[in-house]
Amino acid sequence: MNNASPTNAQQTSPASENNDETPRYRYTGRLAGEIETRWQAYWERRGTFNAPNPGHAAFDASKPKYFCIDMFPYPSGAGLHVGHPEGYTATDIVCRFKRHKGFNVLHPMGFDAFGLPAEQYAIQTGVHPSITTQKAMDTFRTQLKRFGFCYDWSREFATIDENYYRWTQWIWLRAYHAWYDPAQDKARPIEALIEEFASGSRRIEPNPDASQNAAGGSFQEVAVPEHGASWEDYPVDAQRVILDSWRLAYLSQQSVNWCPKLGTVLANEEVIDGKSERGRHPVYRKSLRQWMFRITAYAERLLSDLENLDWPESTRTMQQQWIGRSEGAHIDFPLIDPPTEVSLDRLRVFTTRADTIFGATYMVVAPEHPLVQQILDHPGPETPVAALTDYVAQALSRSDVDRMAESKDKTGVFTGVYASNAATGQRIQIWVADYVLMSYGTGAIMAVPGQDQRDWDFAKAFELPIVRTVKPPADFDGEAYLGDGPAVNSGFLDGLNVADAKQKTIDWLEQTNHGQGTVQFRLRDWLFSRQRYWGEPFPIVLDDNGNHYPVMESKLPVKLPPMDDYTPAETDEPRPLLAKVTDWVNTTAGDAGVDPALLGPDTPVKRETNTMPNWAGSCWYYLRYCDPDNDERFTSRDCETYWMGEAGVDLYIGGAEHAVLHLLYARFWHKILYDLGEVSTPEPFTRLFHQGMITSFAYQRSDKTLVPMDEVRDEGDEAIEIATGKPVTRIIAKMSKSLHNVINPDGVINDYGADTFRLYEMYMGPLDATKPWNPRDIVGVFRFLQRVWRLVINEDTGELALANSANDEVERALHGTIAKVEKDIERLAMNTAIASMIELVNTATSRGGLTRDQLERFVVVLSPFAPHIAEELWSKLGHEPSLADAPWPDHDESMLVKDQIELPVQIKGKVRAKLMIAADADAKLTEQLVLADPKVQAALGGMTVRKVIVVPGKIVNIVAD
RNA sequence: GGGCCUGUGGCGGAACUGGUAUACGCGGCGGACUUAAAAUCCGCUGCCCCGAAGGGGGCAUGAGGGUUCGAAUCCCUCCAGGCCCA
Repeated sequence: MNNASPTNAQQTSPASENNDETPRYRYTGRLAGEIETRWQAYWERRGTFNAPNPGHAAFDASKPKYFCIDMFPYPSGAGLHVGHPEGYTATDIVCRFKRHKGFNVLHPMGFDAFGLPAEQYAIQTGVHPSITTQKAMDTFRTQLKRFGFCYDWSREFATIDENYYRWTQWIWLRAYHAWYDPAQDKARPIEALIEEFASGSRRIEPNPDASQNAAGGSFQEVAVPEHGASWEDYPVDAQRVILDSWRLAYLSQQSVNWCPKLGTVLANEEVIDGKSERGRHPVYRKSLRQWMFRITAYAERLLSDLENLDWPESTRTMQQQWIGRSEGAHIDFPLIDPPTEVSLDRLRVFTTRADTIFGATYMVVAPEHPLVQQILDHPGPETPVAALTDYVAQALSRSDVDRMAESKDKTGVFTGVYASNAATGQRIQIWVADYVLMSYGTGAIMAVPGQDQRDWDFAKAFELPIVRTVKPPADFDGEAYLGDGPAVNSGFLDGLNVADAKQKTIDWLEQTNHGQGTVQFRLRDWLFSRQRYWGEPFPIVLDDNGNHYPVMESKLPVKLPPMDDYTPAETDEPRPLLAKVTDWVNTTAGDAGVDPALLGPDTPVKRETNTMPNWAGSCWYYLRYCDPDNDERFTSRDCETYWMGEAGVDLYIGGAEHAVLHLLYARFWHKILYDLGEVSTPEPFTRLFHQGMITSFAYQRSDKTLVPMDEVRDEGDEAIEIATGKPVTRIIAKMSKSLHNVINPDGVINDYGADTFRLYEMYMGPLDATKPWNPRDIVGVFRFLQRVWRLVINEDTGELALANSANDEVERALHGTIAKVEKDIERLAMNTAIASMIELVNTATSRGGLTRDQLERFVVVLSPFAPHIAEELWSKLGHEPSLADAPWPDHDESMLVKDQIELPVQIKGKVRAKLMIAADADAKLTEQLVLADPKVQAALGGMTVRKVIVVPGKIVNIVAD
């Protein structure tokens, strides 16, 4: 199955044993396998790659540190495919190189093992996720070890380990016990907030940002004492509600993304085009009480700190756009004759175009907006109650896909309520329409059809008035005009350009108390609870009134209880799976580990039955690597300070699919820990790199439908679909189960060895590019390793066969290769580094080989890429300790400079002659020599030389006519 | 619809900061070795044209334009593919 590749490893492959004539010590796939397993066992036995921590006897404090990780894998039952080792090989090369360069290298590996796929797989097979996950991890580990990666396996852990998720829960509690202080612009312990309330230095009030950033969430209303009352005067319940509104981890009634098929709610980031990111199931809006993370408090810092990171530009842009900072204004529009008992007397909107306020001819609220329900409860005389009820119900029940699919045809219903335009005082209608989203801004807009195309379409559809407030250019023939221009029909703004008009409007809003300038983020607070089984439980219990109490840190972990039946009921009413484990759920405060000072030990409580999303474990695993066995702390301060150092993780390689989700969440957790003094750097990952996708061949019928790979016969020139006998076209496609074109690395390793596999993946092209897996090309790098071997080993005896004296050309080439490989590894250009080594070996092969001294240097240069063959040659040279600790060879810059160079001479931009010239000839001398050259003279013919451009050492261009 | 990225031989790709386009590998062709094949080693291999040959000329980095002594590289327009956001 793994050899689904068409031309892979047929009997005639150079890697296979041939016949009796094959020299005994030829570098074949079998010999490679023998060498590789032997050295892998050696490294493991010696603990060669185990990094001692500060304080350990073997720790060498004089060396600089290098902390480099891969995005740890989610262990699926299918095992590794060839995409996994691509990034892993790259980090392995960098880490081995850094060891040669004298760094203490921390390069660990682990598993991200909680989450939906494991649970779904378990449901299918009926086997408990802990068993299937454990098995998948064993498969992964075995496969990974076969590549010879220099991981410190002693540090391995999985996010499902109890003494790992204990600390995941601990970090969550730290956030629960913290609030964001806007004055200090950092998170602080909740005790500090209580102190400020108690001392009177902070006005006692719920967090004003709370409901706004929680995507329409709301907090329980409580009766609070008159202003001026002291904190102690507040009833405990009121204190609780106020404090809860400030917590970084908080419980809130939310309009959430509910996915019945998956049986859980999802974060905004996990919903794409109204469907679940995993499985592409429909997602609906639903109001639920859920645990949230106040990531919005960090929006500004998450945005501005991106600037200093050595990250791919595309990823930084994506995070910027996801955070979505926009400057604008909040404007309050007073309601006219609001329906009785409507508690709102004004409607707040957010706009980035405050300057267009004079053109706001109607307003629109989202179907989920609280005003809508209030109007339905207390309709006005003009309210079309039935139509409005229907419209809202329809909008709410439809998934976002449907709502978006119809976005061209605007729908909406008039609420029967009017507002007064804050600037003109005109009476304008308030409509409900689903093109306004509750999750952005305030869930309400002032509609300015003159300057917004969606508003224009809506106004046309429902015959609402249109007023232009920016004068379009004379030749403008569009509808809404979005460009710049002088304000018109805008009272005191007339004549101003857009930017000035915005500022003046905001000044006016603030002076007249109609609103204020504000910064709005697209980022919403992070929905952090799931209704599934296979995740970290929350260290929280609830009393009969629904009040929550934390489990004490000393009582962690709150263990995930065993369960027999974890199949979700596919219902409209979300119910966490853990609710079924009643004897676990129902407990007492004392047994659950709640601080007796908060709640009497005998008080009956229910455990929180939601679990954390699978992003939780990956938010901080890099920190645990620093000190994975610590029982006292999530990681010791000494280890954290040393390994994270100034720059955090020095190199982090993983897929671009995590550009927003994982990488944003991890930065957020890291910043909380940083604010609370638990870690020493403001950012976790200094340098980030995304390896490209490895695609695979697939076959396409003439009607563009795809044919699974194993239903096709490849006949070299053309491919035939076996079932029909018709020719199909070979195309490049993503590897997928349905196309049967997923390549498993085991086949290649069996045929050629791991060193060849590593070289092939690195030689395919630039690390960040999408590249097709082409089995035909593998033999190229295999032959390279064979040539290396043959260059220095007698294939009949297995003995070293080295040159006695150094060839000068080979020596120079070696210096060049050392310099090139070093530079290329730093910039992760493994493909050109390998090309350079190939050139060296080709040169050496045709120039009498390498001397012992040359081989000793070359083998170190080769070792990051092909560590097994390099170790084998190193030991054949008689060296005892592992090559992994050998120093990187120096190169002499003067050896790279040539005395004579071939200088191209262009005449009118075309190369007409080349002449050998001293490399250090200056411009004047070069010009003389060039013009005197007979070939140049001949090429010039009778032309007059107008100008000679000399770039010394590079090129000469003669302008003549 | 908006934003970002990519486009180089038959294929994967190389090219520093604007300075000999096509390194290196695959594939192909030819030769040596061999009874023969495989393997190995050596040579050739962007396309077109002229020449018996040595050699010479023209055209090529998705298409078209521009800047420059000189453009794969910088600028503009367009086409195709990919990713992100709507």
